[in-house]
Amino acid sequence: MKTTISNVKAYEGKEVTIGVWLANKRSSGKIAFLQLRDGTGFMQAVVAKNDVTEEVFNVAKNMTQESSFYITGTIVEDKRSPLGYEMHATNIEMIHEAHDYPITPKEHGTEFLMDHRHLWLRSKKQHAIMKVRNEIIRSTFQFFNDNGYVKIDPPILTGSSAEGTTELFHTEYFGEEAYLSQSGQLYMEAAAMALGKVFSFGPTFRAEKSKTRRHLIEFWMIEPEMAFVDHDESLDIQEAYISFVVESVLKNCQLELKTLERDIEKLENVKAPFPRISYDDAITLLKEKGFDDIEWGEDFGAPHETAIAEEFDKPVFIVNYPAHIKAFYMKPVPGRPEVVLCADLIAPEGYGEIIGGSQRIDDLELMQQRYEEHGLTGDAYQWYLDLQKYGNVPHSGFGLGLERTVAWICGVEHVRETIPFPRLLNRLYP
RNA sequence: UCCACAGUAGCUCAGUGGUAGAGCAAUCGGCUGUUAACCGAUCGGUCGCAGGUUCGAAUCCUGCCUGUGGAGCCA
Repeated sequence: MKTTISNVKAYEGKEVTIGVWLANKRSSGKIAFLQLRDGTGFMQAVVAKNDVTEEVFNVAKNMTQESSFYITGTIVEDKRSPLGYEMHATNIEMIHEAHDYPITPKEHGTEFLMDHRHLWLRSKKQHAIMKVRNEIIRSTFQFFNDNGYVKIDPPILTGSSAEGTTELFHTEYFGEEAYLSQSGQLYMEAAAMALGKVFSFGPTFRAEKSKTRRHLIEFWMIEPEMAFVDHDESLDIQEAYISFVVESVLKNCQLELKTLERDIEKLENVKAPFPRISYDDAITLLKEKGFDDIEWGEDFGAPHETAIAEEFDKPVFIVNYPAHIKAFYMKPVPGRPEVVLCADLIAPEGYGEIIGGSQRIDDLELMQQRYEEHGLTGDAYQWYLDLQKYGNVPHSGFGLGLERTVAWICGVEHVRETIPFPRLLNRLYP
């Protein structure tokens, strides 16, 4: 009976065959322990000299790392195994013998591992991170579908940018200048006016020379946009969404979180509602904590965000930033035009901003004024003004950075480990 | 772009002016419960590149390249 490591529980006491790779091996004269992986999980097989032919035992004893083979044996429960089960092997059928696999079971440096990212993905920790990433994506689709959202795919090739300040990747579009999308935002607003509640999931490109553990050149964003939803209602949706994702990972990725040695208690605490602090109060708080390098009107740096997040044991919303440090499409706070109806969600434990969201402008005159202030004169932006002309309504939306969220939930230091093939400054390969 | 640190065996590192080292990997041998297994042996080098100082440079100086951590910018 052919099966996978993920399903061995169902075969306790029975003989099965699994297609596997050799992750690692320990052997002595009459017994060999093969650490197997098959993509679905990791498991140990015990090959005892007395249980197999001499030929099979020699194959097991001399097996090289990452060689592939079919292994047949009986599944037995064993408390020493992280999985709870291991295999007592009876036969091995070689598929391919690997030689000189570069990633040995000892420690390696970042550069070496990044150069071998295509192989590094096979290791236990990277496998666990990819499984958690998948669960975050899966539960995201579930959350929005269950709540009446329609998945909408904004274009990746665009002729306009959502935020003029950010550097864009330039490309050529049959003789016309084009850019790789840095946000689907404006398109999602158009889609929300057509379908009510929408969300996107796709890649985003930023040609910024950022070199920190929180930045990638190419990353994935989830961007929901909701018609007839104001800023406060949007915050309720955001915290419900994050809570649901964390709950899903806790429920469905127990083994992976254990592999990652994640402190589960910190995640179990992530339940709505989340604390909310105004930008004004955040500035006051920072001053009280001894920061003298920030004044009202300036944007927070990473140390500021971390200091604010430290005050809370859950993700925290910082609301109502000064208008001039935020995007042109954000709606001013009524009676206080110097600040806007927006919020950044800061993850705990120093992982920084994972969501940026706002209520959007729903006033043609104000939007035209913003266009003038930001010099958005080209034809590329004219279609967006139509949204103001034809039945505009209060609407809000937000963008979640997938890799930062994966890094936070997994407890890994750097976002480069949270995407299969990271694009970084000076790294386009593999 | 700026600041700091690093580059020596396939990998991780030690060596701070006088013959190039260790552990792991690989190869061979030993061991029936190993968890980065362990024990013995063998193999393994353009000391990032270029120039300079010196009787002598992995080591000191200059320039360059590459990488890492951080800043700014942002999710």
